Amino acid sequence: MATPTVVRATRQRTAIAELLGELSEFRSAQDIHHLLRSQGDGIGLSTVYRTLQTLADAGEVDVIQTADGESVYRKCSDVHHHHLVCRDCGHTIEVAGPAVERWADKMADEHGFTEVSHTLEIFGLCADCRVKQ
Amino acid sequence: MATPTVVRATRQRTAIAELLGELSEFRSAQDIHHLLRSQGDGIGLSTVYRTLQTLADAGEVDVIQTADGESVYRKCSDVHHHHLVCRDCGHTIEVAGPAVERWADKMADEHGFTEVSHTLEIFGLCADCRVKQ
DNA sequence: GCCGTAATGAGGATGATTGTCAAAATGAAT
DNA sequence: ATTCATTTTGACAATCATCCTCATTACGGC
Ligand SMILES: [Zn+2]
Ligand SMILES: [Zn+2]
Ligand SMILES: [Zn+2]
Ligand SMILES: [Zn+2]
Repeated sequence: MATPTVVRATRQRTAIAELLGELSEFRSAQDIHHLLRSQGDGIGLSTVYRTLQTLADAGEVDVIQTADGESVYRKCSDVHHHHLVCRDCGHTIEVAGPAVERWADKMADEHGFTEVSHTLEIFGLCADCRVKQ
Repeated sequence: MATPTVVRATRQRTAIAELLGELSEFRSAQDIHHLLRSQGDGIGLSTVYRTLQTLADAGEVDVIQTADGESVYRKCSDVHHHHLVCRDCGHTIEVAGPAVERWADKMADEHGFTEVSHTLEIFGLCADCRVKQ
């Protein structure tokens, strides 16, 4: 269980990375597992969880939690940003606001907090989903 | 299973409400269950979950999710606000920023999103916990 | 006190996530 | 191409928070 000293490329990791590259919505580990299986890629659920976790730890993918506590993953841009997520279809738009970042840091600083991080997501109904009611 | 037409006061609900009134940190349902039991109040876990959920739905308590997806509850002030939470001890400070609210609404509006809500929490290490390392 | 209803709680079910570990795959060196 | 130390996989079991069931108990208006 010692930490591996080298990282290997595997068919499964490649498949997950490629799929994430094509998706624009946040998807759960189980979603990704199903998607890969349905397109013929044999892969185990454990592997999907493990790989997503590793990618998240490395900052390669973003993770947020849905209202019911499920973790969902997405390959995003590298710059710090937040998300505007459709509650219905999951359509996601990256948003950024320097003022918000400064405000969060200021609040933390004013109260003597250090090693600060923050979570900020905006949920709503996208224009398309609104039309479909 | 029909929705009750009246709401009744019970010993259990009172105990939960009182405990929440004394706490300043976010606590999980299980925490609250243990706390009540340890102070002699007999209460079932289901009841704690049910009551917290009801309080949350009614907007009487705030709910946020910890990094590992656990729901934690806190009796907060009535005005819209966010939280500065110590990752270590849970110490929580309410923070508010009109500019942030406006920014979130503007982002949503610009992209045609409606029925918008947002989550925003700041996590860090409070001054006390920093000293204790 | 009586009684229709609401609430409780012990115990079981659910479902996402994680752990286990033998078997398979990788890749660097022969 | 073959070897081989090491990493990775995946079927399956284990965890754990949370929800569900439903017989029993508690409320509160009369
Ligand atoms: Zn949508
Ligand atoms: Zn930010
Ligand atoms: Zn602290
Ligand atoms: Zn807000």
